[in-house]
Amino acid sequence: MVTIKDIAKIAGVNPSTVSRSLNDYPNISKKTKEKIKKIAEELGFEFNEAARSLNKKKTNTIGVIIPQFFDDMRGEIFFANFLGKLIKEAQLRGYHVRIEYEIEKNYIKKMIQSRSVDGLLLMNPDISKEDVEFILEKNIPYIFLHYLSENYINKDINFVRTDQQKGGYIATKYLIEKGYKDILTLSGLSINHEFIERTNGYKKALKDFDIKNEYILDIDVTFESAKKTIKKNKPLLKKVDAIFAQTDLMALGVIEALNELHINVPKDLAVIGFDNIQIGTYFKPRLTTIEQPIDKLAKIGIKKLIELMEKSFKVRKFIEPKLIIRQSA
Amino acid sequence: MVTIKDIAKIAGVNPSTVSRSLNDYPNISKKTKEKIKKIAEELGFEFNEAARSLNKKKTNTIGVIIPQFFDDMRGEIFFANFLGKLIKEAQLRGYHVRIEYEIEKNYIKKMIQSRSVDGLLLMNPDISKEDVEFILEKNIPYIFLHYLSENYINKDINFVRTDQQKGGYIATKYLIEKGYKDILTLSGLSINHEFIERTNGYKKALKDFDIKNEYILDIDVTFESAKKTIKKNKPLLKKVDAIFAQTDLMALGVIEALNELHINVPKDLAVIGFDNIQIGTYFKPRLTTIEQPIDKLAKIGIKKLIELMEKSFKVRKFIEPKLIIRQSA
DNA sequence: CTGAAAGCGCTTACAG
DNA sequence: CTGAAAGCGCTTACAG
Repeated sequence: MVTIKDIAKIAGVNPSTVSRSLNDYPNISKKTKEKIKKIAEELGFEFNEAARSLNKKKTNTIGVIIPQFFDDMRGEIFFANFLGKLIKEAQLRGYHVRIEYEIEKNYIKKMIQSRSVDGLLLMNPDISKEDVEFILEKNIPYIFLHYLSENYINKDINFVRTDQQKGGYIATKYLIEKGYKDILTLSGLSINHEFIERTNGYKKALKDFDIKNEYILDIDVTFESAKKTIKKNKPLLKKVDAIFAQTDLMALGVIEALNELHINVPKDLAVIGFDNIQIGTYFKPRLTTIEQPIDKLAKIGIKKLIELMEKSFKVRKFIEPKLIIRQSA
Repeated sequence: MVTIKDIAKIAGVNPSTVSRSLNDYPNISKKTKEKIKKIAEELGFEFNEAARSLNKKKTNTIGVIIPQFFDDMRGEIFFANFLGKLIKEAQLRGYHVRIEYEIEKNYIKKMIQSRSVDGLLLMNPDISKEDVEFILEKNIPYIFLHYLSENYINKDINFVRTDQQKGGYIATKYLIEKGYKDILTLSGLSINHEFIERTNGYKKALKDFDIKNEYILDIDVTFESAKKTIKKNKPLLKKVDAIFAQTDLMALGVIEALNELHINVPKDLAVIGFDNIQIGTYFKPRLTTIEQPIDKLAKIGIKKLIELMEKSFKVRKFIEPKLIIRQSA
């Protein structure tokens, strides 16, 4: 592989001059600069990244910690696009992205100690307290992206995430304004803090519109669980005129159950989901839902982290979810 | 950050001894080795990756080139899981994965010249000829994973991919053995070579079972396009008793069209897809389909590449697709 | 504007 | 079994 030294030899200058030329330092004569650039071009020279990192103590790499479940069905749909956007956004800004699971204890610590990343995007709700403390102590630039462990909700922690409460609010408000008065919400309160927030949004909307009847079911946030719940609760269905399922997959389960019970959506019962996953586009009736703005999350996450790496400050940023109206409600 | 030198000072030995101890070289006394390891442990020492890479000319990083369209809807579903598996598999083997788009011309060349990866997993069908030649010339370990550009189908090129023809064969054979005789296949012959292969499998099955009637439609491989095609071709539907849609998304489009035409699946017309995407699990009727064994592709892709990086040889590996029987056929 | 030297944090051939 | 030295390929403070 060609090095700076090779170029220096050919150009008859010192390696430091080559370095300065190729890095566009100001006080190098135009002539030598051009000569050197031309030689570099011809030889297909690229800086050796390891050498640069070692010297500059900067890797131009962002570590992204993803949750274990990305591997199996649960997270798949939502994450796919997300990672794609992260990678592209980082690349456009001249950074690489190192996506990894925390496969063993202290993995994050090791990433930091081995200087393999300049900053961290934490996309796992289950980062250990120890790891977080280590990150803070070592003053490593980091952002909790999309997820934020419950333990840190009210702490002084950097994050970029969807305003879940707002999402719950928007969904519920939309139903109320369409005239629905008895709205059941299917949540997963015990699973993750974001469901508590969505439910808070639901409650707030009811309150703002002076609706007293609250129907909250705390279940597993899966297609099957939602389907089963609906099929088992026929009496409840009589009282209710709309359902806010707090994930799209649950909404699809609800719709399938209602179909099987010959309850028409949206005529007899409206259904709204949350996430705007692609499936919702193909399922009939097309799913009305709340979109988590993956695009913005990725873009702002990367942008803020890079800013943090350049100069440090706090970042506490909520991204607004968006209502997508289709057929189901 | 703590370095080998720090440890050496504390232990009262030469840095080279520290290096050898921590790397478990054989001829170091047990006593010093243990002493040094203990100090390293206490200080939370990790090797500086850049320094190691520079010295060893090895980054422990696998470059993964993904297609542009991963960013938008098309590839999303299939790829999600795939990347997750790749990352995990690589990590388990002590490698990192650098996932990148080829955002500019010569990007792959640059990755190579800057020594940022030890090997390449090419998951983009559109890698330029120039890039491929460069990879071959520089003797960089590489594998075409999942995709293989048409230009290289019969060339001496490393790949790990699904046996698409076999997939087409299995799907068609399944239908034939269930008693269907007039099988329409929806393909995308002009889009990608894999559709030609699937169609070849279809033809081969027909031939093996002595069926003369071939129905092949070459369309866009999307939900909408498949749906439209079915709705427009009512006469054809009269002649046909089963449909082999060469992607699941197309199969779902077909089913929706048939529903709207009040044609029951599978009673009036059987439908089989290809890919085994998650949606098929939720759509009614649950989709019978051919699975692309993502798991195996990822596992074998990583494994073979690592082997290639250690000692070079050829890899030409087909992975067998798998029939998933559900309700639609 | 350019050169010579030291250094980033490791590894390893050589010597003892 | 261990040390001293050179080197991986860059960058940059210092000097002129």
